[in-house]
Amino acid sequence: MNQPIPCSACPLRKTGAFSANSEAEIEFIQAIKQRQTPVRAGKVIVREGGASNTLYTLLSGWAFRYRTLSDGRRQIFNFLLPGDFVGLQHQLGQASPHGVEALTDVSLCVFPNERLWDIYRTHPGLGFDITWLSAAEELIVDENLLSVGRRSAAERIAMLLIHLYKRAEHIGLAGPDGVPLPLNQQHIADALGLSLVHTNKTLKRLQTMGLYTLGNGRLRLINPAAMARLADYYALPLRARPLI
Amino acid sequence: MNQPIPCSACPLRKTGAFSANSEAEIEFIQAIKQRQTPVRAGKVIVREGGASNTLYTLLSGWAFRYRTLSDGRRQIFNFLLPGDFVGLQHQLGQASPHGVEALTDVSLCVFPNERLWDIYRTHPGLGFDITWLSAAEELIVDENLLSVGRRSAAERIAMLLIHLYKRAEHIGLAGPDGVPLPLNQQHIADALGLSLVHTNKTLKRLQTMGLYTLGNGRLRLINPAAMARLADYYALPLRARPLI
DNA sequence: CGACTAGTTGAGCCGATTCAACCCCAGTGG
DNA sequence: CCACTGGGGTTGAATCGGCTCAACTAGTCG
Repeated sequence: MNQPIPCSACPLRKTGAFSANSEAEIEFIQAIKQRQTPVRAGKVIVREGGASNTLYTLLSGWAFRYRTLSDGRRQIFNFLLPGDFVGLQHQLGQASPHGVEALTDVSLCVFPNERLWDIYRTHPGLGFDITWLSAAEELIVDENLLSVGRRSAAERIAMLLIHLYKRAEHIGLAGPDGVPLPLNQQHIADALGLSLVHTNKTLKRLQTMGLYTLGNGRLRLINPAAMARLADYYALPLRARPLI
Repeated sequence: MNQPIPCSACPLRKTGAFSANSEAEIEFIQAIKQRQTPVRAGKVIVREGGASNTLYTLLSGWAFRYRTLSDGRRQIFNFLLPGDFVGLQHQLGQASPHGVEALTDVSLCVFPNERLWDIYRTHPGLGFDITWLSAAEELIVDENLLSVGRRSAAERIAMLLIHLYKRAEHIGLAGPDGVPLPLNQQHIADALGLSLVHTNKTLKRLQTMGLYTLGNGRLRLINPAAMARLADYYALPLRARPLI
């Protein structure tokens, strides 16, 4: 996925998970797309507190957004899957308020932020789409905040796994043996506000209860109904989302 | 604040906290403003899970966004101050994923959501502003998630109080005896993912340590430097924000 | 004057944390 | 070819921050 892909042939659009755009819009996206960059798993995409003058769409792979306190405690805000858009927050100040790191090898479409305004001016429909994406991402963060603030460790884990499963499934990543899940236990702990040890024990316990299997980077839900009950999960219908 | 106020004479614009708009833009906002509604303290503005086909700008007063689990546990996502814009998430589905409740008596500017698209189409600058507001709100939620996930009770409280102080101050609410703070301890507990009892004890402890005073609905920071150190607070520069 | 809301305080408990080992396995380099 | 290393995962023990339960006070409203 390192060869530049023309937007008109974007593999994401073929999944059916994304809403259609006019040819003119796709051409315009192509025109402002500065380049396409690969990033290795584990590498930083946006440095926490650093200057960033670019917007990204995740073309392939997984990443996450996070912030660390000065003594090293880290909180992961959300995980980014193909089609997700990053970088709006960088516009609000000179320094990026969070870091972004690649979870797997990743490929990014890069847009210079000077063009952001052009998008609104010349293609208001795309501007509308960007707002939509921003609101959708906030919804995910809200959901995480609810988990971390009010759910028990077991409930949080059930919630996170269901949620990531649904998202991965939506963009066509589900196979007969579940979906890929490139997180290690430290990532899960940092996303859920738990310690590594407790995450491990809870993860294990739920697994032996027969709720899911998790291994070799794959997640498979064995008893999704029980998980949903545990997490008090109520599905937001996943509609076709915009893609920039 | 119950008499309809023309947007051109909006009292918020006079505070200097908001970025300027062209006359045409303000006229347009006026044109799509359906009405202005007062809501009493404690009343629900948007019902959790209910249908909502309106967008709001908070003209005066305080409110908060929240969600409750089916057994009653509640998480407050963030607090809304004058100038804040609510309702984008309602656009993503038929049901509102969160509730909004008035903390004080409140006055709201109401915009029908069918007009949202018109904003982008006819005034891309305003569309851009809405995205800005959405991104700014997500930043606040991120910050709360960091607190709830990784800060201790005392650190969370310090963080919340500094943050609300700054926001209130920015829109001109600060007086010689601090800023108004219309939250009770239950609100603070629900925003921080703590129990009421523990919130009370921690709040008390920090107060006797001389960090702040909190009473009669007013917050005054006595030792902001110590609070900032405790919370590992790093100020996002508050720039002029858009106002719809 | 009761009834209700908001805040306060103590006691005991429990979920989650910290500390500390230990295992497994994939590199990697001598 | 094997010893060494380091990342991820697993497990037990002890501790503690925050929770629940419960009672009590101070105001406020009808």
